[in-house]
Amino acid sequence: MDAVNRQARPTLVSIAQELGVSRQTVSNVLNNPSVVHPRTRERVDAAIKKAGYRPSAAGKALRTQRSMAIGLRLYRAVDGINGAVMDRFLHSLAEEAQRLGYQLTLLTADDAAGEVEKLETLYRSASIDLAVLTDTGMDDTRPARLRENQVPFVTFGRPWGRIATSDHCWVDVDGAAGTAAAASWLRELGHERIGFLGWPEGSGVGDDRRAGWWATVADLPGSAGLSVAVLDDHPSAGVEGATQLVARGATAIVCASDSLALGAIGHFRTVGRLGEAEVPVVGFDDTPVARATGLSSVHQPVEQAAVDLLELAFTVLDGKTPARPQRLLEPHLVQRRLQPFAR
Amino acid sequence: MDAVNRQARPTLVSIAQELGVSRQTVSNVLNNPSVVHPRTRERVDAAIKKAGYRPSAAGKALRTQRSMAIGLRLYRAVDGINGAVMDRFLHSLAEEAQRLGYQLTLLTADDAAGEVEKLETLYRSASIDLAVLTDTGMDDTRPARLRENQVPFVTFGRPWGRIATSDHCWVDVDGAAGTAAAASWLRELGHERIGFLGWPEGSGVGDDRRAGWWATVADLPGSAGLSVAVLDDHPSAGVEGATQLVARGATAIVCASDSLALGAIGHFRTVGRLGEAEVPVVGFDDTPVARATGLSSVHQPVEQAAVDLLELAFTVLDGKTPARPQRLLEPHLVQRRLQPFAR
DNA sequence: CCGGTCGATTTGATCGATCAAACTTCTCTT
DNA sequence: AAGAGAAGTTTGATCGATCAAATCGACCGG
Repeated sequence: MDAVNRQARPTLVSIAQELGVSRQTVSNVLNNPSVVHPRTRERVDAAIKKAGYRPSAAGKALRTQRSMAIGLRLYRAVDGINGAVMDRFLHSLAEEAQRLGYQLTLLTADDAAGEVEKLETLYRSASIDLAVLTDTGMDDTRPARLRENQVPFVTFGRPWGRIATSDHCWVDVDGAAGTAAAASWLRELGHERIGFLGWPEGSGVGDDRRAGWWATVADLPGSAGLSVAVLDDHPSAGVEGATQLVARGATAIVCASDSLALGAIGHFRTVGRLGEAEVPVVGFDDTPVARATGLSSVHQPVEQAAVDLLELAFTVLDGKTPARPQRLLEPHLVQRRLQPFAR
Repeated sequence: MDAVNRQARPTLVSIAQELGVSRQTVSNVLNNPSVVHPRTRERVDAAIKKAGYRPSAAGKALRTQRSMAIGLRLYRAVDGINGAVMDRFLHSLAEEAQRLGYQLTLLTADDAAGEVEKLETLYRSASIDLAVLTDTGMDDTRPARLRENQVPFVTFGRPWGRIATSDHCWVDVDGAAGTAAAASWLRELGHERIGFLGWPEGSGVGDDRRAGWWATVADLPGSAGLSVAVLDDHPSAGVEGATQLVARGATAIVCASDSLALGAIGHFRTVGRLGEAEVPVVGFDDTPVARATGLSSVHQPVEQAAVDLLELAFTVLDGKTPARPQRLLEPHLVQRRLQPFAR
């Protein structure tokens, strides 16, 4: 409650005066220590430590024309289950940015247009050096708009659809490889009628995941009929879908998400096959719920994605050309045993 | 991939020269329009718009000694279900900060000490004007440490435990009022043996929620024996707890979280009472899962919390004393009907 | 003994904004 | 017609850092 008495902050000059050296020497101790005489350096270091001095971000930003901040839109939480992956990504990105000396600045927007507009404003006011886009959808116009406005950006997620020729930097997880791994595993377990439970065609991510399944089961007779699409990414939709797949003779199911997979498992519980499900189900995203339930699931390496994304970004910001400006990361399958009853 | 050619950004001076006026006039148009002659103002406004000029955040921050940013620690996502409330709060805070012209800057830390240290560094480097703490635990030392270091802060969550006398600004949700509302509702429905499913004593939030239930059922005979504590905030623990409560004769259950409530519902499903649960269960937090499942739950007004918190914060930063520096917000009970099968 | 090189440090200019005070006009009063 | 006052605009100084160039000594070879 005390009215915050903003005490005089130490500055380069105040530290310098205290020691009888020049401000540039203090600056050099911090940014270019090798040019400073060791004896001087020690004295300065001690004074800096004692005063708890930190260079002013504003002063630095003004001079260097770098804000050392990254802008990212925070999406409204829609679903406690699938928000989990974005949550992990957000955390990883914040962590990695911090490691590199950058700040992560959040923004909110109602739609893509609002997001682009706010990112542009932030960039023009030199509040951020870079934008990170996530949830790249089919025919996403954000990259083109940001490029027009000269806002540097990278995306987590590749461009889907017609404009897929865009050559900006991105990092994505190979969803097809994930579902392929899932389907392969089920084949190894001896299954020959492996179903896929996903969403209608038209979403980049969904189609990708279906493609991985298909590539793995195409040679098994009757596979074509074992793909079911439901509208919602929700357990209740998963129940429906699983019911259909089983009716068509599926003996194992690969799902496009953990939500759907949880519903599918629920289905088998309802029809009386509790515990060891006779129809194995594999989910996608390896959410905490999957972990708790004992659901096998495809795990996305989002930590790595964050690291790669920022590496790419800063290479470009430095004016260099990155070796591989687009990167597909390999997910891995986590094999689990279902818990007798969890959630 | 194009090496970002950072084009010359328009500045106050560049706009001013273009129009043949002084920089201060342009500045006044933005910050103090009333002193500028309407004719001039229009010309300047047009030029600003045409050039897409935005004042440099760094320049402004350097001069005004305000970064217009707020620091907040992003916790590692532990649980897809209960992260939901923090997720909503994060979004609300980002939105409200943005509305007030502030940025939300994220930081990550391994523990409370790391959090305090990073917040202090950010504050000393004038990267943030204010820190927001969440998840205030029992005997939380962060407020004291920040105060020592002169870092202005507010907390979402009241101080629990011995140091509860701290007089910093906080906003919290009255958990006891929530569980009291839940228990009252169950009484109105005619129940006389209402159980409580929560966590062991010692967590501020948990004890608070139990207290609300107790205040409402204390006069009902046998209530004292109808409180069960489980260790994990997880559905599987909820199953166990519900089993015990029912064995002790509970005919309705108030839970400390949606996770536990979901487990409790699962219990009744397992024992054969599908659909309309004969033992009504009320959860806490009104997570997306509760909404989807049809679980009644206590809803926390986190949007309001974010608004109040920032209002308090900026009152203090302006050197004024807020009217009510500590605020308890009232949650409300959302009454729902269970879905036949969801998740 | 002098010019040259290197190491260490200092000085001047600059980034882009705002505050405070000074300066011009113009109007209105007496 | 001179002076006060208000309205509108401009100028100088400043926030705190970094870059680029200048300075200062010490050391060295010729």
